[in-house]
Amino acid sequence: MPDLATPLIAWYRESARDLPWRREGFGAWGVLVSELMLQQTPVARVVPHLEAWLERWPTPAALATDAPADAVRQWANLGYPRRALWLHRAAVEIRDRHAGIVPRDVDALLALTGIGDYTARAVAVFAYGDRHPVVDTNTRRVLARSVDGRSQPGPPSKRDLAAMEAILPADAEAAAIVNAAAMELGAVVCTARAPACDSCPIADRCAWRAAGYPDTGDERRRRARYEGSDRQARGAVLKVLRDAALHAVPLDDLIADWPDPRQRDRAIDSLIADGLAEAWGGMLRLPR
DNA sequence: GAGCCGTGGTT
DNA sequence: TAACCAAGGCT
Repeated sequence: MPDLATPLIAWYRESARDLPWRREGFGAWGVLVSELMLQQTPVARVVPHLEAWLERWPTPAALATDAPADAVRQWANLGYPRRALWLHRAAVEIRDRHAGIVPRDVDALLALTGIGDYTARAVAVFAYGDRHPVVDTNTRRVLARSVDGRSQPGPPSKRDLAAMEAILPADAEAAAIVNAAAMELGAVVCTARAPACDSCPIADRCAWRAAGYPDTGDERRRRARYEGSDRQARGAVLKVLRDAALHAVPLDDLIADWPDPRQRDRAIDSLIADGLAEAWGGMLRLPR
């Protein structure tokens, strides 16, 4: 297999974006918060929210002291509000089980709420400098193209970690850069739709390019439309709860004009089931 | 493993 | 405009 690490490292040093969590000494808590926010939310929307979050809660213990409701409110419109809940739970777990220090061990990280294969290794590598493969959706696309000669990666699997491991240098610091560089390349050059192969540092050794850019994309399942969905109803309810000045809203007033009353009730029930809301004397509020 | 879970920008 | 997409994780 051609050497991908060397050109990736050189390219990353030259042209990586200057992002907050890449600053020297950003800290493991900052990295952890950033990674949670970046789960399915674009970088540009995360940056301002991240800075506000860390200003309010500079440590896991600080967040753990406040109520989940505060986390959900601060999360604002970042999307997937359960991540705010997960982050709060993780903060409590870090305070109670790790003396307030974000763990370094991958298995300990994996045991935290909301932290999976990607985020655990991202923290261990980018915050602590340990040597692990870090694989996100960008990396999977870069590897699918440059190594496998395919236009799109297959479904995520445990094999992804081995595929990334195969291109990592032995040195931990260099390996961390290659991990970051693969993600960065997928984010800004080797993009899903219109890859900028002309400015790609590994174009000369890319299997997909060598094969003539075959379209190997398997038909993906189309996602249900958002308009009129349960998700939209949940989002509307939660927005009302976040914005409520008195932090509780009479159930009867809650998106009372929603077109589908049964969907409205379903949204409220599911939010309660998820721990994102709680009934309180005929009212609904964020979790205390 | 498929389905589910928000939000807003881009094409 | 409707569809697609963006540093995943959980059930």
